[in-house]
Amino acid sequence: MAYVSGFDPDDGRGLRGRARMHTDRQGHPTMAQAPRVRFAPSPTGYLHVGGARTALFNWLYAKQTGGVFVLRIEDTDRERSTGESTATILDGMAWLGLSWDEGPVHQADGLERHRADAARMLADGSAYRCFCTPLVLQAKRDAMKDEYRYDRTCYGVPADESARRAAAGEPFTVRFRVPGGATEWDDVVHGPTRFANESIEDFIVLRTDGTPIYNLAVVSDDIDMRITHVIRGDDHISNTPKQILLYQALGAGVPTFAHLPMILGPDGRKLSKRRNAVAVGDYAGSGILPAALVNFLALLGWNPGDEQEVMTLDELVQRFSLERINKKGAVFDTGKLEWMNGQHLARTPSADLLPLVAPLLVGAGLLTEADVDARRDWLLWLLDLTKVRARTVPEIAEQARVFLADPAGYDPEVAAKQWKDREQAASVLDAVAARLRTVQPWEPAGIEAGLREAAEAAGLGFGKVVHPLRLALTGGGASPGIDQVVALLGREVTLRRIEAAKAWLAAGA
RNA sequence: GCCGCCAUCGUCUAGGGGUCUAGGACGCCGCCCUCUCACGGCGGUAACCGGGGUUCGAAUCCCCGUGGCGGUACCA
Repeated sequence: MAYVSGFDPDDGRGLRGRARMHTDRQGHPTMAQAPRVRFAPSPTGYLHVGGARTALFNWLYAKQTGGVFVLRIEDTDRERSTGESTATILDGMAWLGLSWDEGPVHQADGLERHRADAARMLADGSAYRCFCTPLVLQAKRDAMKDEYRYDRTCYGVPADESARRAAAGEPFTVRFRVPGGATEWDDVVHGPTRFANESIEDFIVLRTDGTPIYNLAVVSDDIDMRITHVIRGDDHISNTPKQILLYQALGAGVPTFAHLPMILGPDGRKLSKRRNAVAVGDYAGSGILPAALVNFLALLGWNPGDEQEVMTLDELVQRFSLERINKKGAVFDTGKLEWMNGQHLARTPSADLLPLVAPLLVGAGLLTEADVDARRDWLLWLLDLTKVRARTVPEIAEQARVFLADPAGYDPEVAAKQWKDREQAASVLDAVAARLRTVQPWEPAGIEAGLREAAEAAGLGFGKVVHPLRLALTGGGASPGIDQVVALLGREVTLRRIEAAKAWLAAGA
């Protein structure tokens, strides 16, 4: 074991501050190793986008460095934790493509270790039993108002008395005895950060019922899992000094901390379930691609340093760096997310999109399960045309509708313009139909050529033919190129729809 | 209240003392491409929170103020 030059094992300063040097539980320095990071959600709801972004950054860092990504479920609050919620979170992770290397481990399973750690601190004096009841504490709080901080009454209880009372069955919590001085660390995103210890009260680490409080559980687990980098939301900044104190009391090396900026709602306030769509599942359900959400989330608080914005997961892994994370909270802009999704949609192979779109089409009664297989190539072609014009998966399905079912009617505004002169419109459609009956082979180029010939023969500009035809075929004024539409629809359907349009025009409705 | 974090176009952001008359992206508005829509291309709109310093020079460094956010639990 070679010490880093300049590191004096007898000089405690060497372990303070940046805490780059890791030690095992016995305090022996260990060689620099592959990073171990973790995502530690509490299972009290679903996976929200803030958590997803935290998970993503941890995952990206692990992937990029060849490190290990551990998933830990923080279920020490047994009242609020549910298995259902855990399942939802796991689903969300899987959907995003964020696989974990270890876990999920349940924090509640570490109960014995948490207690043992508290006992160790009790034994060596870095913690003490507190016999103050909630009632007493509340009274003190009320009396001192904003000035309140635990007054260390029970720190004054002699060790033998403390042990005697505990043995006699008197309920107690375990409080950490906060030392004097200051606690600091060099945050990867915030830089040097320092808290005066006197601003921290002697916080409880073990409840009356012997279960650990968050800060103890986290530190105990992170030590146990040999976590090297704690990457989490910056709402944890003020927990960090407490946790560092715990690491030190437990004789463990302090990991590197990186605190990520919060994700805010459009009102600039913290994202809220009440006001905003925050569950990852909401986005899955509304036709957002995981790749797009991941890409978008990655750009909230981080950027690659150049102007590329649309990136695949692999590219993100390649380019990610903790150093380029910024400090300012970021507003979650759904408009940009949708744009991002459109970009990813357009780049996704249609074969990959089909499984997402087909169920919507089947669900709408436009297709049978059997059709999905039988007309696969045709459907892929359809997706090629629609995916570049859509921003969400349901939008693709919407646009596909008119290729699977005859138009339910004709857009009045478009009709007023393109079929203004009904007689002429009918005759144009007639000419087009006549020409299309003989086009051979039935493919876009030949079809377009045919339409141009028809237009020329009628002495009309191409547009004068295309627009009335588009309306007849799709019922509206916007669609993929007419050559594609006609080709995709097929001769039979095209001619049928033209006849239907002519009938509508003749009816003079 | 106390402790801490943060502060560039409406939004995401670039920017590490001069190259900033502040760059890119979303949105919006024009134009081009064109059979429409979308894509794409081109152009426009729009920002350094305020005040003091430091400096020959500050978006960049320091201080104060203001604002936003987080913590201050036998929640996580």
